[in-house]
Amino acid sequence: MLWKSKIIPRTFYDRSPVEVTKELLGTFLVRKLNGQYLVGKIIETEAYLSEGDAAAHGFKGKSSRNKSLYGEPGHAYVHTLRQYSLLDIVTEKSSIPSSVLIRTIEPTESIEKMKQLRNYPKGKHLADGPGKVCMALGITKTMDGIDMADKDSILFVCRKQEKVLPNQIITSGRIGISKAKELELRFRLVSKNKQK
DNA sequence: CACCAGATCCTCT
DNA sequence: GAGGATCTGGTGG
Repeated sequence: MLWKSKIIPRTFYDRSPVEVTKELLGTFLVRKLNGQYLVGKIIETEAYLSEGDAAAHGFKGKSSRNKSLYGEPGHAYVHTLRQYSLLDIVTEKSSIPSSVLIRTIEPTESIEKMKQLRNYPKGKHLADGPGKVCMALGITKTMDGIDMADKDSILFVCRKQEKVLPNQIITSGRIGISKAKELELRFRLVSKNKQK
């Protein structure tokens, strides 16, 4: 697969977080690790807004932890929760702290490598959580701030292979937060034959 | 400097 | 579905 030729450009991310969050469903997250491509289809995402969203990391302003959230769209915002890393992609223009959290991917390439990186004996639940996504792809906090819209990046997103229809997307409140639970900013892709 | 909350994960019932 | 493991930045004394 020629992943590099299908990379999603910065203009895609330079829009409202909700648009980007929905449209990322069905695209492919690609991690280049030691010359090997680890790939998974993005099937669950959450939006975090720059305004009126108490759960967003930019809600209380800039700090050393969230500084990359204020960078250019298409850059990675990798932060940690307890012992785990979580991956966001920055949206909107520079200095506006909004992003998309990648919650779940469906592994499609280099699955054995992902199992190894996960260090979890059972093969299931490989990348169905934001911390698991980062473990499966070897994403660490040292990658915070890298440009995911650059063709030479070790982490980027590629265009979808099939069109996603509106009725394939389930919307709900976000997971694992205590504030702003009422906002419907979680989006999940369901397969065509399992539409709800 | 101590405390504590937090966008989680895993192993049980 | 609940509880414990476990880490770091932000906040306040």
